[in-house]
Amino acid sequence: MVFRKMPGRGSCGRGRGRGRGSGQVRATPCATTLAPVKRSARLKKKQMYALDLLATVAETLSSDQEGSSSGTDTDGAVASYNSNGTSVKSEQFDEVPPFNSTALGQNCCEEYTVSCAGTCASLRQTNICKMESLLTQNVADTVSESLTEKSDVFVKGSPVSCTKPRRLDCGLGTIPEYGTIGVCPRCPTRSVEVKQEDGDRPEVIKSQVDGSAATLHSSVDTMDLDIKPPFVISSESTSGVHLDVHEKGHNSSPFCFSKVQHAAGDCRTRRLFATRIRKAARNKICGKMSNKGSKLNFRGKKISTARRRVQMHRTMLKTKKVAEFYSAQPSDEETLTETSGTSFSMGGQDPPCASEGCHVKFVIKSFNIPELLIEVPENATVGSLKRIVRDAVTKTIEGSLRVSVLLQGQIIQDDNKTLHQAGICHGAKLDSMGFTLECEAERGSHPSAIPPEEMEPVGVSDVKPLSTVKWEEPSPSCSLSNPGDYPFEGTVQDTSESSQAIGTAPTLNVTELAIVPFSKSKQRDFGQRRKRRPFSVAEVELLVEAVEQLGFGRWKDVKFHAFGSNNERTYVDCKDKWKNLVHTASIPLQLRRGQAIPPQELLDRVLAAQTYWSVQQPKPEPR
DNA sequence: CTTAGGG
DNA sequence: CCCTAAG
Repeated sequence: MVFRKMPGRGSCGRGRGRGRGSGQVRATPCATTLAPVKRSARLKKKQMYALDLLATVAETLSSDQEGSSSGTDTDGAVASYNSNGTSVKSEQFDEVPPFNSTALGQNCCEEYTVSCAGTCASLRQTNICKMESLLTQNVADTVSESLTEKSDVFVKGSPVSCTKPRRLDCGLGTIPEYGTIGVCPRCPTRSVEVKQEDGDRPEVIKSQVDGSAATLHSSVDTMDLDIKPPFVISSESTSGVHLDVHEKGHNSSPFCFSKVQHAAGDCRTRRLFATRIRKAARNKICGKMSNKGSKLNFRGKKISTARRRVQMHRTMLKTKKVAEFYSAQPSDEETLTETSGTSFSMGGQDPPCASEGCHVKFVIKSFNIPELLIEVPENATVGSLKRIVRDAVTKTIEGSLRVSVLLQGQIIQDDNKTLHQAGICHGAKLDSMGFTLECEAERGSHPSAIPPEEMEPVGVSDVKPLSTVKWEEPSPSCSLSNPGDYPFEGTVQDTSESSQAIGTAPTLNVTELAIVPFSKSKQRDFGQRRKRRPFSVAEVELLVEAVEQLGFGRWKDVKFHAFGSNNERTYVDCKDKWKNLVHTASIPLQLRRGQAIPPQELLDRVLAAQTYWSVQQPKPEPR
């Protein structure tokens, strides 16, 4: 699967996060990437759910179609377009590039695969190949080179123009590589964008041409949220860089996104390395970027307001935030200056308009969707997969999307207020403004949805809700009779209607989205916090017993002794629990909050064991 | 694998 | 209790 980055929005893959570089805000989106705020990797991962999952689907599906361009589907849902504007097959972005992978870095609108390396949700491989480190290194290098090359473009000359008049094949022919933003002209995708335009009807929501594609891209954007400046580019460039996607119709990237070519590698290998590659690449990029005087040659600039606001919003909206917006300059003609990249004050220009005549323009900067589980038979076409994904995403979004408007950290509750009354008006400082889009239908959209905690069969742990989309095969020739052929073997529950519909629906269809827990703890890979499951008294007892026998310190053994290997308790859990038990036991009864879940007798044993093993060999050798 | 420490 | 960095 390919995610053409939205270069105009400064996507830089995963090269963000811990970087130190302070970005040039204007028109150097990638260069801006790194702000000095440390972010939780967890958060990052969360933002990639949709992306990863979709990638996984594509990867699974196309694993045996690799190397062949489908060339048939141009609906653009997940389609990518090569430099000639022709449709190419979806590529999984957890592709492992070959060892001799080359960062082309020359072609606009090319796939940017490596940094999007996704973890296969059905990762089956557990053995580690020796090549891994080499490969990882290679990939990381490649990504870095790509970025470096890009940086070569945008650090030269003006922020927009490139001193190297390279030409880019961008769909509708060659275009000077500078002065363009956004998507490939041929690509029927747009970023999710909501704006109010001057002169237009207010609240005209211009949705993307292709919902899912937009979502995908937006997901990508989300990943890069922090590293990007607002989508504001100086229009000094004669090339007519313009903020407004819709006005221009076509936008292409001011930057050249590199494609890391991949050989028809072993799918298993890809899956195997996906996670590590991604991680390594990210780390490597971050590392490189974060250094002073890095290759990317960042120009020092303070963290943008956009980023600060984003951070604030992240803090405010820890969960379920699926979209962020930012406000943009209201005037279309207005040259977006550098300061406009750092300030989001609305309508800074003159006539302080009356509330009636003024419009405020908003642009969704990023968008994320809940994770989707999609089942598609292997003999489905890539095109149909794209449609499935598109429909699923669209449906998910359409399902029940709750939009909240935030201003200075407060959700504006009163829907009847005018924007002006709410303080959102032309000329107002809207730095602290934000939006959230939440999918309300994550649960309960399907009556038969089973909460994960309620379906925890033996051996299945860490289930999590997922929206599930299942393929409905138009022709009976499909091997649907063999569930094992499904790419997602982790699905533990079929939605009944999905199953029944198989083979009966004459057309490709997306079944009702269902919430289906994912089995196997490995499925919880993408940063989803595992469900809190307090230790029961019985478990505490087991733990105490184990520690009494083994002592503390050998938590792996303790864990195994107490809970066996098939329990979701980890030795870290045990360690933590023990720590807490000791602490609990050591404080006076009066200070213990609530009822001491572990009875005092147990706590006494805890203390006894603690003291015993403290005196004893702190960490006794295993026999 | 283990620990420490933040969330 | 969860998660992750660090050793």
